Formats: sequence, structure tokens, C-alpha cells
Amino acid sequence: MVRTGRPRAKGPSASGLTTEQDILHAAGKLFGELGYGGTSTHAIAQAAGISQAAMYHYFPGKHTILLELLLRTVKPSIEYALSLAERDEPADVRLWALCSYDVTLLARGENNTGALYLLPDLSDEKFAAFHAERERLFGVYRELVDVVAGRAGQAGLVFGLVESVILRRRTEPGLHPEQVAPAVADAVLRVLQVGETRLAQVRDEAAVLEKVAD
Amino acid sequence: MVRTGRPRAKGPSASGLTTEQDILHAAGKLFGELGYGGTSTHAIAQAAGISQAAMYHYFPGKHTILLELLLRTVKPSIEYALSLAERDEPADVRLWALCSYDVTLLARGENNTGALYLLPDLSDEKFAAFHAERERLFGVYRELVDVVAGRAGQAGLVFGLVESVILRRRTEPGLHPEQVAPAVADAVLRVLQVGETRLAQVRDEAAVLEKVAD
DNA sequence: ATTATCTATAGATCTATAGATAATGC
DNA sequence: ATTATCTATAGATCTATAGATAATGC
Repeated sequence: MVRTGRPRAKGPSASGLTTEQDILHAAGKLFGELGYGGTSTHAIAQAAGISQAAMYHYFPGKHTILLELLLRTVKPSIEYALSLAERDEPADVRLWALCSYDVTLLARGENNTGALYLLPDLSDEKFAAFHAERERLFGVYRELVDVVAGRAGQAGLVFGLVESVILRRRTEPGLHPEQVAPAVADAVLRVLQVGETRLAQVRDEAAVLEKVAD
Repeated sequence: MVRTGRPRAKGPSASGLTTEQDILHAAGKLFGELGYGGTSTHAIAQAAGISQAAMYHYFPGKHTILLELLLRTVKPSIEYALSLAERDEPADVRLWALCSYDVTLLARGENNTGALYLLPDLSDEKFAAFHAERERLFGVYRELVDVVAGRAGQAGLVFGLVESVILRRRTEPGLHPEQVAPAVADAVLRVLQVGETRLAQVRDEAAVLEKVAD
């Protein structure tokens, strides 16, 4: 199980991960801190422990690294959202579970991977595949929110409330996923004018839907 | 009242504004769309109608342009927040008015100036002056939120809810300030568990505090 | 004389490619 | 023979400075 190919000049991967993963990890951290335009391919390669040119063995260009990161970040949310669509718990219970799960993902992780959603560079059509996935996720939110609210037009507010955790991570260092996730999910139902009595029931019922995020 | 100095090669400012304002306007638009690192000084100058080098007559470097934009964007919010601190309306009424005012600012304007808050480059200490101002604003929110909630620890959630409008502008093109501002302010009080009866009163009372944003 | 602009450019990047090299696989 | 890496570099930027120039002011 020894690796083929020329060995790295700076010694083998300190993380023990594959080179592709080292690149993605380094790029995710740097894009989040310095932005896409502010991160050079040289800086990514250096943080990954390889030469600048070696990156092109794995990714044909800088933007494909960001695209891959975006797709990997949104993927678990979409899978969970779609799995909820098949359940027959009431909409408010499923919405609470979905919000709690997404906030957990956004609040967790050493690098603020959700911060990639904020990059202005995403308006480039190179990232259309990501926007399409995100739209699917938003669609699930909209369906659930419309039922819980009893009317249309509240989904944007809810989605914004969930994603505002990305912003809060920057200025609230002591933000713990297990604490903020239920708080945001509660807030979502309160915004939709679900009463406190019902909310307490929803919280209990949603426990069944809890998924241990990988 | 004819302007001194060498005339522009491309003809006089189309906007009729000062050159400094042309630069700030162009930079605000480009930073928001392409990011700080993704926007060259050449691109800013071109959009402003001057040569790249002429910018340095007004700003000693690229980052001072961004800093100036950030300070100008946050300034009206701080002034309004501080003016509210001296009023004797109840905390819930003042909080509603503050949220509504800030959401209006963030939702309005041809360029999404609030989008500058999302730039990852802001972590650089060059922008410490902006963070200090923003912290002052957050302080006013915290005071009001703590009183309305009857306990500490909810201010981050509220601030996030207000600022999530910046995110929503990107994906919800039909977002009208006069529509979304009261909706978010209502949502804030609902999150803080203010009852519907009281909320209706608050909305009425807050009308007195409404400020026509300049 | 002062001012706002211009043109030109030095020096420092930065991306992507070409081609060499040091491993393992067969 | 295949693979993963390396070094070197072309060509395209990009920031900031130097110094010239075309107006108005006095």
C-alpha cells in the first residue's frame, strides 16, 4: 500500500490524507479567510505541502477547487432534506429538524466552510452547478415553510435566519453547534408564529429525525 | 465654478459627482460583485472614468477605499442607534425601529453596499476601525435585546436576522425595503417571544421613531 | 503656483504549461 | 510503463511611484 509517484520534496502529507484532500482542506481555509481572489494557487499548494504546479494534476484550474468545495459543503444538507421529504412527520417537526441539522453543519467544523457561500465570486456562472444544488435545498425549505406558515412568502426569512449562523461565527467565537442549532430552529418556528405549547411538542418529536452528521 | 487641474482624457464625469465619489461608487459596486482581491485598481479607475494612477491622488492605497466605504455604510446605522438610546420609548419599540431602519438601509441602494460586510478580507487588521464601529452598533442591539428578552444571550441571533437581508438580496431579486423591513422587525420581536397583541402596539408606537433614511 | 489628471514603467506577483525526475508496478 | 511529483518559465497581470502635462488662480 505504498504510494506510487515521485515523493513530495517537503516530506509526506502530515495529515495522512490524500493529496486531493490536502488541497481541498487548505483551499477551504484560505478561501474563507482571504477570499477567492486573495488566495493564490501558490498559497494553497504551500499549505497543502506540495509545489504550486502539482495542484494541476488534480484540478484543471483554481475555480474547480472552489466548485468542488461548494458542492461538498451543500451535499449533506440536500441529502438530509430529501430524506425528510419522504417522512410522514408533520411539516413543523420536519422543518425544525432540517433547520437544526443545517445550523449544526454551518456552526461546526474547524474551518468555516459555510463562509464560502459568502464569496462574491460565486456570481460567476462557473459556479452554476452549485447554485442549482442550493436552489434544490431552498425548494425543500419553501415547501415546509409554506405549510407551517399557512401562506407563502416566508421561506426567504427562514433560510436567511439559518444561514446567518455563517455571519455569526465570525464575530461570536463561542458559538457551539449543539447550543445554537436548537436555538435557531426554535427561532424559526417562533417567526412562523407557532405557539410555545406546540413548539415544545415539536422539539420532542424532532428528536426522532435527528441525524448524526458525519 | 469650473474645476481646476488637467481634464480627464475620457471626458468629464458622467455622473456629475466629484472624482472621489466616482471612485467610491465604482469600487463599491466592483468589490461587492468581484470581491476585494478580485477587483483591480485598474478596473475601479476605468469604471470611475479616470486613469489607474489618478486614484492615488485621492486614496493612498486600495484598502483605504474599502475602509472608507465600510465606514460610510455603517455610519448612519450608528447615528440612528445612538439617537434611540436617548429616547424614552420602551425597549421593544426602540428595537423594532432600529431593526426596521437597518434592514431598510441594507435592502436598499442600487449596489448592495451591505455585501461589503461579507468580504473575507475584512479580517485583516487594516479594517480594525470598521470593526470597532460595528461593535458599537452591536452594543446598542445587545442592550435593547437583553431588556426585551428579559435575559442575555439573544443579541447575536437578532443581529444575524437583521444582517441576513444582505444574503437574501443576492437570491431574492424582488426584495423591497418597505416590505421586508417591517417583516424582519416583526420577526425579531417574535423570536424574542413578544406576544402578537403587544407586537401590534409596538408597530404603532415605532412609527414615531421612523426616520427617513437619507 | 496649484491642482488634477495623464503616460510610462519598475518590480512583484500570479496562473498555467512544458518537460524532467523519482518513486512503484509488471 | 505509469504515476505523482518536481523545477523552470512564459506571459499576463497588478500595485504603486515618477515625472510630465493641461487646466485654473493670482
